[in-house]
Amino acid sequence: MTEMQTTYNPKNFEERIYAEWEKNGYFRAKVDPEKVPFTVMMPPPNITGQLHMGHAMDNTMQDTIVRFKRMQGYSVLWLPGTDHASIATEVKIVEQLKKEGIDKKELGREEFLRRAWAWKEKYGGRIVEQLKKIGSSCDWSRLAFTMDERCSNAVREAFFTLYHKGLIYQGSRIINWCPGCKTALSDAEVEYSEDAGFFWHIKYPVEGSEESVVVATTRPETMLGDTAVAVNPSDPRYSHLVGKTLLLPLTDRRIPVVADEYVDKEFGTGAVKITPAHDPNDFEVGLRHNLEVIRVMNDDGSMNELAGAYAGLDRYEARKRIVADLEAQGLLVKVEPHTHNVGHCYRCHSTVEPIVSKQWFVRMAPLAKPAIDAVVKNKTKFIPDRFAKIYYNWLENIKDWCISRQLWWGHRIPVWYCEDCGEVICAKEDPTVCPKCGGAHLRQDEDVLDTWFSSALWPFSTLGWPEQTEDFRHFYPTDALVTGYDIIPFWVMRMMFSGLEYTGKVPFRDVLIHGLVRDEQGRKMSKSLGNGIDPLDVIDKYGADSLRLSLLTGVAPGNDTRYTDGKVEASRNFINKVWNAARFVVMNADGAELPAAGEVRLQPADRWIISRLQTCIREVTLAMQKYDLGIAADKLIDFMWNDFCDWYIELSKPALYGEDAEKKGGTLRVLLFVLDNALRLLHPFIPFVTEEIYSYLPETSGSIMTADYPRYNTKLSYKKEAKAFEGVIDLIKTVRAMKVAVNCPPTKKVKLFLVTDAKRLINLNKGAIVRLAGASEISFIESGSEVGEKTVSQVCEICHVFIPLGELVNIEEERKRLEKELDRVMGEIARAGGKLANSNFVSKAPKKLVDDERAKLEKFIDMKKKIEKQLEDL
RNA sequence: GGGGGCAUAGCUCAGUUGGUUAGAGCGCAUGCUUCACAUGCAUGAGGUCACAGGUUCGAGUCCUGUUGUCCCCACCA
Repeated sequence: MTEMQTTYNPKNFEERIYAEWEKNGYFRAKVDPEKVPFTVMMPPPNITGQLHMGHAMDNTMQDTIVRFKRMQGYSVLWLPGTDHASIATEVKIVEQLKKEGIDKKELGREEFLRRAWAWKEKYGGRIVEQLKKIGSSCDWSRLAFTMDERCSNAVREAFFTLYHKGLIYQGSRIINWCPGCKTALSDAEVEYSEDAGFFWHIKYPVEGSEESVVVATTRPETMLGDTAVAVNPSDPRYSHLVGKTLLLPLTDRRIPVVADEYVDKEFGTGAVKITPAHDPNDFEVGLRHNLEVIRVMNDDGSMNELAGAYAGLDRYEARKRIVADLEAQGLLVKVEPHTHNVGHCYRCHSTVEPIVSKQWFVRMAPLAKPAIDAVVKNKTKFIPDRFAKIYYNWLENIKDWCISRQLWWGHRIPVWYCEDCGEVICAKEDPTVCPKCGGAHLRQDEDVLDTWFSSALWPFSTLGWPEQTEDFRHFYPTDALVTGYDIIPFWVMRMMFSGLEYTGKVPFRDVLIHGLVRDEQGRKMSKSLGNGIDPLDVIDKYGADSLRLSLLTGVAPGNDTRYTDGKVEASRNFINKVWNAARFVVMNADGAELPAAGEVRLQPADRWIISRLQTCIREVTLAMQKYDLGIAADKLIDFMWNDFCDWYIELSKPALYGEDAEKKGGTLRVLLFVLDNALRLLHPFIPFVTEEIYSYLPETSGSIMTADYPRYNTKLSYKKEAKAFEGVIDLIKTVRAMKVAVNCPPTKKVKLFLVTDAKRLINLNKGAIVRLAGASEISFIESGSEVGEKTVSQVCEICHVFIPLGELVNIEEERKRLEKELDRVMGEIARAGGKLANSNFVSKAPKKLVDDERAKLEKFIDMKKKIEKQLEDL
């Protein structure tokens, strides 16, 4: 076996280890009826891009959970995959084509799709490689893609089912239209931002009168589609005009004045132009008053033939011309600057136009209800649970879901129209003839489905549903979904109602929500800001384990976190510490004779570290079960660094370097035992380095991935002994602090004189005290005066320490130190005394608390006496 | 307009169901090249837990209000 290097260097082993894991099939899930399944579906990254920090965190969390469960003996399935990301990918490919000077339409649907699949091969594959780099232990043999055969079957089945239940319908409604992508968008796909604009006040003359009504609008070009002006029914300014007719400027149309509660008297002029084809509110008003719907815009955002003289102009050019023409005719009353919320496409950022259009919709009300109930009844739990409120908020206010997209890349809508008899056919298998008239002239709907329609089926489509496959029966419903709060409305919610609707079960039991990874200044990482940090660069510099750990420490579920190099460095330093601790143990164990585990006579320090280990196992396991990964990591780091490295390894040195072979063997046995357990506890967080170190340990074989997760063992908790040993640690710390206080170099050995009842405990640990406190000898005395020279002294838990320091003693500094200590102790006495003087505390608080408080008070009173005596002696 | 988050050390953040003297990392100060590790060791300074009330024997933690700040949704044409 090669020797371990002095510093941790992840480049030496991360790649090799991942390949070994994969080769040995450790990631592959097995349907094992003997075992309890634990299933996690990876949120499929879009094939448009590459892994960013958010993916790194999301997948690290999943991997950590999944490795933990695997070691605990569950039959684990972590199923990976990628998303075709209909609109996002199509935008990318159109961009690419544009660079080549090719128009999508000219290329044709078939050739376009060929290119899209090529794109998928290239970028989908790259994402897989990136996921491997961070150590993801997912089952690549079950890798899924939202447009593969499995998922496509599921999409057909789902659409078919909803269609025949009447939950999918086609209708002409106001939808969000993206003139850039030339497709409809769902409400969730529109992002709003405060944009500067203008408020144009326009005069509409009243027919047969000198009077006119002034309306205010932010989008004058839509006036060509106006079919009414609305006023509030209780507005005295306009009541005489209700029912009258207005002459719509720039057109030869006449439109009525209608009264509608929707109009806010206080806002604008109190009169609103109504354009049912281009505004959702106006559409509603139009329905109430039976208004005509006149659409004046084309799909590309230009004006259509109904825009008269403005036909063919782009919407913004038309706006300019219309405003100019109104002004020329004296109909423009005024123009005010006005900032308002404008919707933008979440993919191409074009300004979205509300347009009336014929689209496919999912009726949401009947689906939302069970999805709400399932969370209310705790069948699915959000972690942290405040996200349940956000989920309710969405579902309770949900509108029908527009699922058709005028795109090519995606699941084509499984609906055909018979050109002979007009029949509409929704089928699972592509029909060849019309089932009604037998005609063969069938035309499939041109549109594809919203990309989230297939994502919504992810937890079961990937397992083969609607087939009752072995995987589906064993692994569904899944156990945990790990994802960011930003996609609750897009995805989590839709998986919930889909799972309930199609499988009758919630798709997952727990939803672990995490926040965003932000940059050092707390800003969102984004392409436009150029502040994104590539996880692969970080891995290259520090290793995957360091990145993983840095993304999980100090993070609470659901909270955003900032990425800083400092955090990664801190993690790297910790891992280096683990590396060197292991190196120390391995070097000492090399060639040494180890006693059988049962034959070791444990020393007090051994019992202490084993006890600490048990506490650590218990706390870490509990935290892991609650998905408190940050807490689990903190506890592990604390145990490993402070308890194991700083204390136990130092405590072990007298035995290791001493003459007593039995003690030495026993100590080595304990070192190995604790290290082995610690590595297994750490493995889910830092899988590579723990695997590498594991291979150096004597007596281990195979992969740490297949080792058991440590279990808390009451028999090894040694509570009493551990507590007693804490007294020894306290003594060592006290001596160190005393030396520092009087400027005595830590390397200078001092004589210790102790007044104590714990002689046995101290004698048992003499070697450790001598070494760690820097003592030359230890003597027991009955009182400080026995030392016979000037001393500094200090009371600690198990004794009263006197150190003769001769010339080194600075009386003034020592007095200051003692006075400060006295202050502190007096404060404690006041606090504890006050508490105990409160009869309510004594009678109502738990007895143990009261007893503890009494004991403390006594201890502090004793300390106070001793300090006062010392001050006198000075 | 509706909903939610956050406010704790100089900075970034933890703080489980209310219960010792409120923690960590980084930074800072002082001292250490002791044979695992300077990516280290030891010791230390640094906090009216935003503010005001309330519940409780006891509040960083629960309740109400205030201020500041961030996010999501809706949206006045």
